[in-house]
Amino acid sequence: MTRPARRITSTDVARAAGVSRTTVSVVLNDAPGQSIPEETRRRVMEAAERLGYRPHAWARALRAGRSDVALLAVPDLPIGSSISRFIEELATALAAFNLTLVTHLEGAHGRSLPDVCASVGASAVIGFYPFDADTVQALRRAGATVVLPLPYEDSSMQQVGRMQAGHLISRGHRRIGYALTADAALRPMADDRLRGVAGACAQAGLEPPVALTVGLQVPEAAQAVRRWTEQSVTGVCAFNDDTAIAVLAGIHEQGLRSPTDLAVIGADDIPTAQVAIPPLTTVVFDLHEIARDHAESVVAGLSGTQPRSTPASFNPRVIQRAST
Amino acid sequence: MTRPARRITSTDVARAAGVSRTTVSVVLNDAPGQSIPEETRRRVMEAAERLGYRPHAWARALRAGRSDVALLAVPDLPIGSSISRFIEELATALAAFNLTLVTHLEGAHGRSLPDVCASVGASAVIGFYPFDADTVQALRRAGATVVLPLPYEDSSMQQVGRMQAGHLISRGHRRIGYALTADAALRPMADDRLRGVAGACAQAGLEPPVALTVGLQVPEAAQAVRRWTEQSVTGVCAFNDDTAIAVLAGIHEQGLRSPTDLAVIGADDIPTAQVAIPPLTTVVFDLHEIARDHAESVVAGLSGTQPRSTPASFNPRVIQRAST
DNA sequence: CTGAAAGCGCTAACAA
DNA sequence: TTGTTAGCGCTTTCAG
Repeated sequence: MTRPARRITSTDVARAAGVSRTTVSVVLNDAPGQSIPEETRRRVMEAAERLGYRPHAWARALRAGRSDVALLAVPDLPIGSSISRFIEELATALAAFNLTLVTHLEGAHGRSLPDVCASVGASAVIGFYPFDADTVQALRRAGATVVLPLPYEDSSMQQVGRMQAGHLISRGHRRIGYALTADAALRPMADDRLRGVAGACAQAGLEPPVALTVGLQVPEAAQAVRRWTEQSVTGVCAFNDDTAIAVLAGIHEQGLRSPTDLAVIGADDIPTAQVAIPPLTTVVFDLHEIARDHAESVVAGLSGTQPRSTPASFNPRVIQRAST
Repeated sequence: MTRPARRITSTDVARAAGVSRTTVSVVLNDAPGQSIPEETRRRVMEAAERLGYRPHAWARALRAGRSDVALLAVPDLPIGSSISRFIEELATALAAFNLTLVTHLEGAHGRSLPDVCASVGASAVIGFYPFDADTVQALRRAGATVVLPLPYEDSSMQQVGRMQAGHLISRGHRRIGYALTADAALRPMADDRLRGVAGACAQAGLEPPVALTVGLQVPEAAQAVRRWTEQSVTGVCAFNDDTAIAVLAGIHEQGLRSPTDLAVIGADDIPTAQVAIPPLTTVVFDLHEIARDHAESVVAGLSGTQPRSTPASFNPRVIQRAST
């Protein structure tokens, strides 16, 4: 298990190829302006290949002053499939620039973000929420040259809410409800989405949405449903699909039906949304573009270039199913 | 944005405290056997604190020959809340040993695991599935001294299946169905759980479970339900809660009821399980203990000690709700 | 009790 | 065209 297996260093390759370490370095890094005879080059490549040589990341980073590691700080909230897809997209986009993405789950008891940043020697740190000034400073001290909060909490989230409300309104609903999550960690995002809903209502000349908190418990959801129907709400925007599914359960519990008695629209399109009873209408958005956009910002930041300010096309849209 | 902000090195601290780099190192690392006068010690600490000094991880690792980074390779499967909770537990457990956990999502287009391992200079690599020999070798070459697949696919997973089947059998079901996931990435785990179910059936003298693949689509689930009822199956164990909820949808679609016509038991207790229609009986297990156990194996591996072979108490149990 | 020096593996100047 | 040297920041002998 613990076979030490001495690392293969550039010295080994040099010896095997009968050249100096420098030459190895030059060949393997394709150093510009250097002309190495094809024969030598081939010998070096072959030796490196045969020995399974890998440049030692720490040494390289130490020398270069920066690493190719980017760190994504994921908050301690339920990671939906949309987030994991986003991470993958981001990793792919960064890989195209020779950057390696690793993620850190920010838990209450784990290591602090700056610690992790220092440990892996990340050059860039990407977060889902704005970092406070102290954290930013700590991250810089820990070696990060780029600190980039995803603008996840701003208008993009509001757009989701606007889209949900717009959908209900376009289907004739005139009194809108909003189902807030009971999860405190998600609350800021929920508030943001709610603002979007409120905006759309105002714009359509409707009264503000009736916002209620809905936990993931049937009785609680049922009570919310009762209150909505009492106030003649006919359509509910839920913070996310989890909450939406709870609302559907509440409707069922009350012996009512969706969408006849109360229409429901969720957000995120989690896998079980399509097998909810009834299948859940929901809002999705493209993480692909936004990921690529952030990768570019990171690269721009690292190379000192100004990031181009073209905003990513977020492209939120409604997936129509039976619940509305 | 890109303020270079020269790093604070131990030289800076030494100068500020009026001592040598060695002394700084000795003080900050609590080097054993060295006795530093309290006064000097205090001066060093104070200077380090004031300057916000952080030892440079790369240099330290380069010198020491190993880093404090552990890398968790998460397969490209939907990260459910149970997995993310597990990651958090593992990170916490490792942090107790001064190890830093970061995770890498293995995507098709991203960087290869050995690449990531090399980039972050991980000393330990933990995976959800057994690595093939080539990968293991590549990881060793990349600097990992410990390569530890989580025994996630072995008996623990089978236990989950056994538990599910046991629950149904104890409630009088004599013909058991199994709902396999349609997600290829999850299939090995599903097969393992199925083996557990089959074992329990055999032990009870029942026929083998009727295994069908159930995707997250209502018509597909409905068809599976039809086939089960045709074969007089009365209780179904689902690979996980997502699949179980699809089965519930299929039952509903057929105009049947759970548990009267067909009982369903899931696994993992995802948030929406309790608001499924009807609320879903499911099997949960403690990730806490298993995470701690793995952290210990990693530490043991790194320090050359033999890992103690006490198996983690996995503690799977049934959460009884309305669907069985 | 403290400091000087060596060296981890790498690469960028500079010399040959 | 290739090799020699220096140094990134750290820790760890070994002298003083």
